[in-house]
Amino acid sequence: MLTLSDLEVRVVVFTLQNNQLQVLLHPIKGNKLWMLPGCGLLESANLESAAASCVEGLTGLKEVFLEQLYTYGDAGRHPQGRVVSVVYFALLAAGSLSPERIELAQAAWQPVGELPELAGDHAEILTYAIRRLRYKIEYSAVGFELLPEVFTLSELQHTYELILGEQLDKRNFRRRILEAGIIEPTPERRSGEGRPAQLYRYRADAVAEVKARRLFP
Amino acid sequence: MLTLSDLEVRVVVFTLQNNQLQVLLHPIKGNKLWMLPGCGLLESANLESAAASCVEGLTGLKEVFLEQLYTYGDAGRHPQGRVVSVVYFALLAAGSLSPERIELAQAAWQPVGELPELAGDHAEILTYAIRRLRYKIEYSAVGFELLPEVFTLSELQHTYELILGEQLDKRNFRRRILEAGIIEPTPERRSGEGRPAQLYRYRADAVAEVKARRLFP
DNA sequence: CCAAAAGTGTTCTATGTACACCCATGC
DNA sequence: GCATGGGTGTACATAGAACACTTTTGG
Repeated sequence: MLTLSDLEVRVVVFTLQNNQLQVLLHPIKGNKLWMLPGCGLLESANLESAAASCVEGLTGLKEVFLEQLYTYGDAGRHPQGRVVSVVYFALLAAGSLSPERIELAQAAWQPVGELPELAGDHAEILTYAIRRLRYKIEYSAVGFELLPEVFTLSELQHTYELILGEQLDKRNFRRRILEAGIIEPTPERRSGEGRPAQLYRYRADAVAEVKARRLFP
Repeated sequence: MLTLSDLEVRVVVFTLQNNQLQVLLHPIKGNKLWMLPGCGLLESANLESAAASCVEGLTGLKEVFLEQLYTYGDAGRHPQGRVVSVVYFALLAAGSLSPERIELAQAAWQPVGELPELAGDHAEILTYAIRRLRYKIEYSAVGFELLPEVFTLSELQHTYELILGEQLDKRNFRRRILEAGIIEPTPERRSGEGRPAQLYRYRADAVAEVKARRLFP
């Protein structure tokens, strides 16, 4: 009933930087291809903690948002025989990164709009991860995982616009997110160019649910 | 980077029978527990075809609807050490089953409303599979996979009601599914008690998409 | 005082929901 | 002719989309 296979965990790590959605990739020496970072399972008690320590090794961050994406196991997807990859995607809060740490891990951020060529089926995996992120941001509050703890409504709106790839109406956006009751104002404001903005934070007790629009009633 | 683990495929096979959603389970000899049927990966080129041949071995059916559900790999979920289970769920068309074949495979249909006790984390897996099916039927046309090739609108509505566990309005249901243009009438009608019903079939070229209702605009 | 970003309501349209009766057939 | 399931339309409520100007600050 059981068989032995090579099993690994790979991670698709997203963050927002320079007004772009970026993903963390490893260059492969010699052939100009890039790949998704991965880890084995040796010491980890389970798949998710393997993915978490993989992300921690790259970024130094614990407690990032992690979700299983898909398991890829087609024969022929790897030159050294069958490799089964359990792929997770991770979201890092903007500003939580130390650039040195990333360089140390020999990885680099690449904007998803202009990706380099990827090895094996990693382009397919990444495309699927982006689709899942877009989809998920529409019906859940996962967008907050890409923001720092406090943020302005404009920053939140820009996050949504970046991921969805479309412009949103400011008044409708504000009205609906405030009515949803999932964020609350903090006592502070942020000054910069123009009028200072109210800072908000995600409510710990928020239940962000949206009734699905059904195909049939 | 790689490690060896025990890897298997398990399947959650659903069908409609006796006006209930039913799932295919294996009894475990000696302890009254049941489990999800599973297979190894020895000859299969990839994970999905392993799941497909697993379902075929149980039911004799090829070409069933199959979708990867999740990969479970926590240490401690199996007495013989780590087992990583890639779980698929399958939907069988009502009426496509031969009962003898199921008995031959030493499995049995169990209604999801009154499940027996399950081994290991299989109850958790099954609960998740049911949730995913409910969720998926709301925004995709997956409901047709549980019906024979031709069906009446009432049968379709009953399928939805069974899976969603709620009553739907007949007129609204019919209007919306016909407007969606994903089914077409066949030349036949079905006689039985009462007025004969128009038979429909799923359109091969149907694109059943529903714009998601967003959490934010 | 000007540039820059923050903040704020209303109207119109589309979608969803609730609801009750006649129709065609088999027995 | 009656029991059984099939088939049909309308009115009301809710949600979504489009839209432009005023406010507050820093330089």
